[in-house]
Amino acid sequence: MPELPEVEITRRHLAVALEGRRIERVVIGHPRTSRLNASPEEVAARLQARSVISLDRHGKLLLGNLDDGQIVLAHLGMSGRFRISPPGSPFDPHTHAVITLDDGAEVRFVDPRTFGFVAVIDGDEVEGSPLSRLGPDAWERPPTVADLQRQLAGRSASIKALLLDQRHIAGLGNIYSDEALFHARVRPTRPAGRLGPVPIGRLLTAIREVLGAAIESGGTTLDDLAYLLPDGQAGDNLPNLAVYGREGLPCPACGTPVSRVVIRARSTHFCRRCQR
DNA sequence: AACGATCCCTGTTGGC
DNA sequence: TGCCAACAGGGATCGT
Repeated sequence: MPELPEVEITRRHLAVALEGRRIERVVIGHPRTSRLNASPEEVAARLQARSVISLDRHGKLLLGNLDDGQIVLAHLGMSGRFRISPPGSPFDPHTHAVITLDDGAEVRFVDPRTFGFVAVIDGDEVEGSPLSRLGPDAWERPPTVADLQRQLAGRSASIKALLLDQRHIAGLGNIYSDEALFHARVRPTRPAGRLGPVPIGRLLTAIREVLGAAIESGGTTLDDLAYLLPDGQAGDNLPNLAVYGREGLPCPACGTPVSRVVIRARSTHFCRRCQR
């Protein structure tokens, strides 16, 4: 599942291919791939002949700044990936968008489960867009302990549920939420409002460490779901995972079998001994 | 308002 | 061996 580290790696690769280039042609081949009330044809038309000035990221959203002030929003969903391909090379199955650049390179969007999307907004339309619903970026602008404690005050929902809520911190998904909670030694089921400044501080530190290590190693490629870097390589972060996907396997810290519960319809992995 | 359930989607997996 | 239900999850939406 692409989360902040995978999107950041994707951004770095795509920035090299896209920044300063002119978009010659865009084809979006799946109706679900264009969003925000725009048809595939409308999105394609708005991108045509525009130049990409820079490529940013906020949480799991990729943000392409165009020369006319428009912003391209791209979300990988749970199975989306971008691939930079030479023209004429065979298409991967589930290729739903192709962006042809003025140097001939093709940026292709592959997304079997179609939870991802590509959309365009005007620079002054940020209000009301998915971008406006995101809290501070978990990597670039993490909240302070005081900020986060204020956000969580009085909340009865579990800390895991609120970590997944992009309005508080943007960028964590199921994998890195579980990993951060493990390293912070906080049980994911704990009501968020009952966490004091000390565990919240440990959580913020753990988020930095977990995201940093994942970015450093090129992101997490699970065996089944093929998140791949835009050059087709796999990420190397899987061995760094302590609890995610490891139900019944020994906790790397104490050897206790890793537990699994379901929170907000998401698998949640933790060590019942290390995380109290 | 806060919170949990449900839905979207399809490749993979496990049970019978 | 073959079939099919269950499972995976980011985020929108809906009911309580």
